[in-house]
Amino acid sequence: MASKETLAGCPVQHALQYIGGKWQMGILWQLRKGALRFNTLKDALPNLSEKVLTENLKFFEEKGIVSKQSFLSVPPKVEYRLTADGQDLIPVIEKIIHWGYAHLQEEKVKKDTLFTPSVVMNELQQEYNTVEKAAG
Amino acid sequence: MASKETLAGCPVQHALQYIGGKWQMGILWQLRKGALRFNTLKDALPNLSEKVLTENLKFFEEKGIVSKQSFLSVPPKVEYRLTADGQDLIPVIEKIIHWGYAHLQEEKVKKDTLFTPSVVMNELQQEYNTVEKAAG
DNA sequence: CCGTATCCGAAAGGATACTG
DNA sequence: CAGTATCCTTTCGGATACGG
Repeated sequence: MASKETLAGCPVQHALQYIGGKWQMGILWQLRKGALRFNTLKDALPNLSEKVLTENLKFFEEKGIVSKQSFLSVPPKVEYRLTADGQDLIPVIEKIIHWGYAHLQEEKVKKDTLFTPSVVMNELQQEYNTVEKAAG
Repeated sequence: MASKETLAGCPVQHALQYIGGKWQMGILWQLRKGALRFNTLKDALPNLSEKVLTENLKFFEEKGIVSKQSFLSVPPKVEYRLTADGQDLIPVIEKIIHWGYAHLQEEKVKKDTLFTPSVVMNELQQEYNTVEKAAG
């Protein structure tokens, strides 16, 4: 998550900073409904290491996509939520999910292979079904 | 462009294969209006090396996103065009460009820095203006 | 509970030279 | 013109251990 700052004048490169990473859309998608704690987020995205999650959250926070609220209690409690800018990304992600899902099914048919959804981001996929129904 | 095959069951990861790369959206965007030759594509995307362009085109071709037509002439001529599946990606890319552009301008205002659009993918940005007008 | 610090391997992307 | 082949650098993401 170091230098995604290149080619700053291009809207595509700019957007890729936020959605191009392996876990970025997954994280944002989890946060779409409201605040989540660090470990909740971690548990929702299996295979995602703490380090990478921290890096991503820090990056999002610096960029104003996500805001962080710390409760100085014992045990500590930290909540992350989307900012308004972050919320704007959700419809974009929905579009991407929509395409990805449609062409996933296509490949399934084309190659006649078994459809074995990865456990990872499985919830994302389930949530997508809702989106699809809503969109018609 | 080697192993983008992981997490095959997730629609997001699936879509990222095609739009997550540094130049992928740029290439697809260039092809949105019709067939282009290898060098035309190359010239349209400065800073993109031949190797990377070749890799991307080969990947897209294998995945059925782009089709390739070779004219056995001297000098050689090869044309690349989007397949129907590839065309489906254009609206998705438009959404992404739209978000990227909006938040690029936002940052510009927030940070009060000079807006110096990168030459890279400059045309993409210009074309975006058309898209924006059309979309309202 | 919520991270940080350190180290590591894989892989994406780039530079350059060469070929049918 | 349209690529290949080779080498090299960067950086992304993962494992593990430790700290406030």
